[in-house]
Amino acid sequence: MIRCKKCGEVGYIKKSGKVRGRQRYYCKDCKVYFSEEQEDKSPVAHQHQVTITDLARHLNLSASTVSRALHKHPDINLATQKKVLDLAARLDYQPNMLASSLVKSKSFTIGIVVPEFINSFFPNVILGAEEVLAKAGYKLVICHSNESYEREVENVKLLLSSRVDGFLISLTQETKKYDHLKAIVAKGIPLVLYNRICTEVDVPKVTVNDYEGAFKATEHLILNGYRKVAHIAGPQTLQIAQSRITGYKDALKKYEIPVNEDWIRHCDLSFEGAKRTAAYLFDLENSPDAIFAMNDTIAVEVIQLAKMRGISIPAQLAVVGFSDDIIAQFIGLTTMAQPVREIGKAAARLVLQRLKNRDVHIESKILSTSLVIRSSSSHNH
Amino acid sequence: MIRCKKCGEVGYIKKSGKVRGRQRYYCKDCKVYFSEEQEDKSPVAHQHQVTITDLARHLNLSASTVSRALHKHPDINLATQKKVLDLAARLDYQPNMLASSLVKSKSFTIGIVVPEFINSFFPNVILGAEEVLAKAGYKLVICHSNESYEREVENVKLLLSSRVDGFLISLTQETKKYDHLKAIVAKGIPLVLYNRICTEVDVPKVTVNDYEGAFKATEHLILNGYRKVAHIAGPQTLQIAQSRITGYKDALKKYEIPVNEDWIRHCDLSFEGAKRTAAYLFDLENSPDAIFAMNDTIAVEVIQLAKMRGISIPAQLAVVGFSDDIIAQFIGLTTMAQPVREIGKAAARLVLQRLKNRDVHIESKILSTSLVIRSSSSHNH
DNA sequence: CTGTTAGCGCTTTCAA
DNA sequence: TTGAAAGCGCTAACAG
Repeated sequence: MIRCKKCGEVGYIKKSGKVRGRQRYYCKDCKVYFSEEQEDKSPVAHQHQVTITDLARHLNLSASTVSRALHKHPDINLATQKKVLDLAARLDYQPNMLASSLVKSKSFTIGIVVPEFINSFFPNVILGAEEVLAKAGYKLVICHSNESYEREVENVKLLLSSRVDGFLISLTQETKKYDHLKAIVAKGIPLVLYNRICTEVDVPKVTVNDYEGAFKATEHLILNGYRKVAHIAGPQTLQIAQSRITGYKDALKKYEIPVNEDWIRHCDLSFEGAKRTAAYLFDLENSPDAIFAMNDTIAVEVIQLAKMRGISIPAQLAVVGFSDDIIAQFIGLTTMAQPVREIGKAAARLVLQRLKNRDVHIESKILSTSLVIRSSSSHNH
Repeated sequence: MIRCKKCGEVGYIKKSGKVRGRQRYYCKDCKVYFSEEQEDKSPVAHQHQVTITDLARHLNLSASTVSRALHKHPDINLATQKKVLDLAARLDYQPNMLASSLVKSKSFTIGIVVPEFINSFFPNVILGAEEVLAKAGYKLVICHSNESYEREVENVKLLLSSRVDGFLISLTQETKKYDHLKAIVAKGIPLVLYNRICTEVDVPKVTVNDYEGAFKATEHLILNGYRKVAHIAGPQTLQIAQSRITGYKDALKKYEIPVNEDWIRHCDLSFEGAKRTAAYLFDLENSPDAIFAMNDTIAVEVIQLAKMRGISIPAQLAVVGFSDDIIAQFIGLTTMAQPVREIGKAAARLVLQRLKNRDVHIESKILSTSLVIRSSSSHNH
């Protein structure tokens, strides 16, 4: 015999009152539904996690009051607030973000898409972004596309479904279509591209000065006496690969060294691709005496292969990479360092700005690089 | 003059009918609320993302029918289904996971906590876990604690709030209290510990055979003629550090080499810590001729410092690491390889199992290691 | 086969 | 200072 909490009347069983298998009762007088569980006041979270209504029931308060207490709303009796907070702590109440995000249409979550996890680059970008976002009360949801266009699109869909408040994206080497990005923009959700950007969508971007970096890296080799400088470039789809090629070419031009197209090799960002490309250059009749590689992973593979073939570095071959990955210092690789963590921070700051003010145009950010000289290109190191 | 969609009666303005600032109207006859927007049938997503009710309105269907169509429920007219699917595609409808997870009390999300991102270890664990989870229709939410106990606790709270269906956790080197883990278990949420585990909570665990790995690594050094084998251990809090110490000691005992406690140095998992500890061992009056390091990062630092000091490897000093991090092959580091990706996969499989059947006891998984011999410990490599 | 209804857990007016 | 009511977007039981 279940009785109404309010008036004590015996509950009326409504046929349509069954919800999710559980019979609920209805009070004709109070016009309110209630269930058996409502009688149970033992403060033990059982199957489901503790909810705001559980707290309310135990304290004979309304859900709204509990909500206000939890948020330390000014219009609340401090004694009530304390009661609620104490019980919440005792029962290890964790607010249901799904529910609150749903009503507020805001998840306080930013989605980041990274194309790979092999180098230390993206983990560090994540670290930087997280630092800035956490301070602003945002969480970061990490997705990685594994260099696959399809997965990138899936990731975007997933994050869209999770109703993230903003996007931080670095494209895969395969990405040639940008409809998924345009869809984000069309929905009015802040998007920032970083590192692997594209020009097809008009959003704020974070990059380093790739052109200048490549220029200086190449120049460094030339100034160290190397004249036959080759370049292992990244996939043609990548904007940054293009910029670095131009930087490389312009450096050669500055010193009036003719560009040998045979010495510019595109290569995907896998270990095997790098090894293959290095082998190609080594096997050339007229082989280069220096290689500027698109990134450190490739540069390291070059050095590995050179060692295996007994080519001495830097005497017979100089190598320069790009990024200053952790591995570079162990190998003694000269490289163009990027402020990796700063890239993440800058990207995070830009989405945050966008989130604050959706209308104002936001400038892209170009960070600068700096050459770190090590033994792979210089006898003095 | 707003009219009821159903009966055409003029809408009745109820004072309490204002929701979120927007005036809604009420039809006394049909007992239904409606708002001005309901008149607007232009199929253009504006501020908010397209919802199931948007689709329903445009097609003059009910939300449930649309829901059924989207899920390809069998009880649906195929023509209707097609209409819905087409419109959904046209408007780039993305289901609101917040809402569906809320009603289903299930998010199809697993939370993973990693302590660091410096080595390639955790990224690879993530890759493995994701692979298995994706196949089962689950997403992975990545959190990292940055080796901070506080952040670990925060991460758990966050994931709890996000209502993840399960947890994959690897502890920080600081973690000595386990209440946050016990809370997860108390709530009945599946939890699997991996790599950095603890014995204080009774949940399935995924590890490698650390004892045996350490034993064999040490044995390898002994068999190669090194008698003064030191060990740089991890933080004392870590279970795996303890197991590896025991393995190391037992190997020495097997060959009747006395254990020199001065040669067992604990060290935190930072670059600086590693360097300091290496320096300590080198500076010892009676310094070791071989070092078995807790992980590859430490081993690499040892080699770096040895090179700087002109100590030749492996002639004067042999080094063995643990993990077979990417860096090991570049440096030529002998190391005890762990099936890293497999650890992630195994952990994922265990949560999934737990999710399927909450009551059955699930066995922990111990994967095996294998020695990869390179030049840091052997002249033939 | 489709619509109605109730509710997931939370926030937010408005009324008391 | 508190409570009642409505609704965020979606699903599911039930009725037609």
